[in-house]
Amino acid sequence: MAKRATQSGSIKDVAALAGVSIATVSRVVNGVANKASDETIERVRQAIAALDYRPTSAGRNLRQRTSRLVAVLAANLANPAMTAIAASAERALRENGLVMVLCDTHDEPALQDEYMREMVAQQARAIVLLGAVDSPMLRKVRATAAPLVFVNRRDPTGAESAFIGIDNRRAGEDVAAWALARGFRRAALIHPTTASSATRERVMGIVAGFTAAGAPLPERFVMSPDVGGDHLETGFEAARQMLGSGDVPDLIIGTSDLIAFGAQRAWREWPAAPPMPAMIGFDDSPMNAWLAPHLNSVRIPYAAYGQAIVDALAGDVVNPQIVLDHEIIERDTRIGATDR
Amino acid sequence: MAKRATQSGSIKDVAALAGVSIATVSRVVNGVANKASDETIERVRQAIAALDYRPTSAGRNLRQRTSRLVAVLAANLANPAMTAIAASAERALRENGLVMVLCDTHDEPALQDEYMREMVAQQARAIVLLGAVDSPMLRKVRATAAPLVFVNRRDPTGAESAFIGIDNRRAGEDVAAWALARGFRRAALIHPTTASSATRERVMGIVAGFTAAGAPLPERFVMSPDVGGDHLETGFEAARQMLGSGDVPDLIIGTSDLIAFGAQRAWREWPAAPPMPAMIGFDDSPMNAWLAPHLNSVRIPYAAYGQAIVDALAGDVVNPQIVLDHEIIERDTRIGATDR
DNA sequence: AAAGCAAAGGAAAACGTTTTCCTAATTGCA
DNA sequence: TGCAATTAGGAAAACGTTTTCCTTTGCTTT
Repeated sequence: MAKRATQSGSIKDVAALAGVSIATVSRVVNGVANKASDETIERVRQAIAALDYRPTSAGRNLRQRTSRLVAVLAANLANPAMTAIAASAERALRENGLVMVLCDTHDEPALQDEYMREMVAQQARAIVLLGAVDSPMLRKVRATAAPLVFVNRRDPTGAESAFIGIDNRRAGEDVAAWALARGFRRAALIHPTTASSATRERVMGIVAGFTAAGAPLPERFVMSPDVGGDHLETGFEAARQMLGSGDVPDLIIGTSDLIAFGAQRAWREWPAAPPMPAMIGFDDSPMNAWLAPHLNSVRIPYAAYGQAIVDALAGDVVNPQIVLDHEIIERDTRIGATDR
Repeated sequence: MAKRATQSGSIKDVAALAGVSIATVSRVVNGVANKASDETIERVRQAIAALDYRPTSAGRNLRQRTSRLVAVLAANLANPAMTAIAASAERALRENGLVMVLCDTHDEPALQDEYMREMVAQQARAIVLLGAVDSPMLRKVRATAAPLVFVNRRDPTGAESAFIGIDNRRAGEDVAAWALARGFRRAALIHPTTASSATRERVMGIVAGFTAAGAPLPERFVMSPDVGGDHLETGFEAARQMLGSGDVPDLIIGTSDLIAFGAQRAWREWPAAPPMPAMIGFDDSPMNAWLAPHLNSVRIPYAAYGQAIVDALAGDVVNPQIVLDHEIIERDTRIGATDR
């Protein structure tokens, strides 16, 4: 790897140019009050501008024992909803002087651990887990190192930890109520066996919702992760089971939009398939408005996540629980709409 | 922000536990040969394992004047093709002991500059521009700081720089040849006014391809960025123009898949629209197989980008030009297929 | 047996900051 | 006038590494 000098001027050069000590420069940079006259501040400012100086983070990190990096470990960046949240996080962090490092754990504990180690070594200010999975480092880091924030999925170790997300249980109930209100009678539910709290709570809510209304429970199609690596495959395989059984529902409820995408493909590719049921998913992927015009979905407020993450980090509450609002986006409730 | 100790043991603790100097520990960690007996190495290893020690990067960065961070500045993370490339980059970099920092510049020069400054301050090992836009810092950094690698779009300053991407000109010619071979007679071309080299070369190739075959040129719909912020909007608006004119083509060529998605939506929402033309885009977004089954596209080899980036950084060629293979993915050439 | 050389490993400098002590000058107040 | 408090600013320590010297020891070669 060709090495090159990485930055020209250091604080020493600025100090020399301004005719002050490096301590004074540092204080001006960091806005320490009552430590420099207006005149001195101005001279230092000029020197900084002249040299285009910016404090090198290594020195700063070393001294302060923490960096400005905030790690965001996402379970699956191929999911547009995840990247939308990441984009929101990145913006909010940047506005607060922090830098986001985005990593894709592919839902694998080993990879998640590798990143966590690396980020601890980087003295990350915090680690945001956007879909955490249980792993050894998780427990260790929570005990000793950077603050953790769990987004969407709760801390899988079961401990009380900072959490940001919608009320998945309520969202599930809302979906059940919506399905009944719209007159669906034979719903089917597809979900992965993931131990994720989000999936679990959504399923619980849905079941509770149907039960409370005295309605028959939706038939359930549960796919273990090894059947289909991701949610797309999960939905695909589950829908093929439905089609194979010859008994199709009037509504497919997926615990994520990706599941619905998979189901849609299964239907499309099935020879002489019956009309496709209506569908409802979770997340309201940003692509839906463009590519999945028939998919109803529970919208999560992407744009609000960034601020929530910053709040969780900045606030002095110990394990903040931030609940964001969800909303059912109704697009098309007709059976067969997807096939048009 | 609640501060916590970020890491427990330092190299000093390891040295003490192993009964050696910190210099020796450092050498063992970095695998310096002939500086420690096997026995000593083993003792140090044990101490490292016992304390779960990992060198803090701040110290290392400070001394070496460079970090293990590689910045990837992406123009638009909402584009699934971009995130697919980012995922590939991240994996390849990690396998080479580097850490990816992913940022979204939203194609804005000011934002790109802000990130470049930050990454220079972080002493990033390299900066990968996944869709660069011209900006002041670009020139400055190229002159003095971290190595730059341009992906997909060439260096917008016009300078000779490291580049990774497909042969866009050739890809454009291939699309023209494909369109003619499939019997399309009245193609339309939608593209943004971006000064991006990728768009420019694709358009040039397409035009050259039609010209060389003595075929009439496709009608062009050029949208300036302020009409539609992103490619989705660009495609949407252009298609509405077509529909409004009452004169529709038999094939829509978009310089990206997102443009095609936008066009598709315009058609869907237009009252009593004529049958939708066949479409071909660029990138072959990973979502296409699931959600855009009719969209033909020029596939770029996402998975190959990561290794190419590592090669570009590790190699000793000065400004490597790495050309990756593209391929036309034909899905459905029928007019009206999208409307079904 | 002397000279040379490689292996093993320690002491200490250096990297660029921030921050803790200092000191000196100035101001405020009785 | 005298004393305390505040302001302004410098010197130097500390952060955790890597790496340059340097020394010692043991072995090989004449």
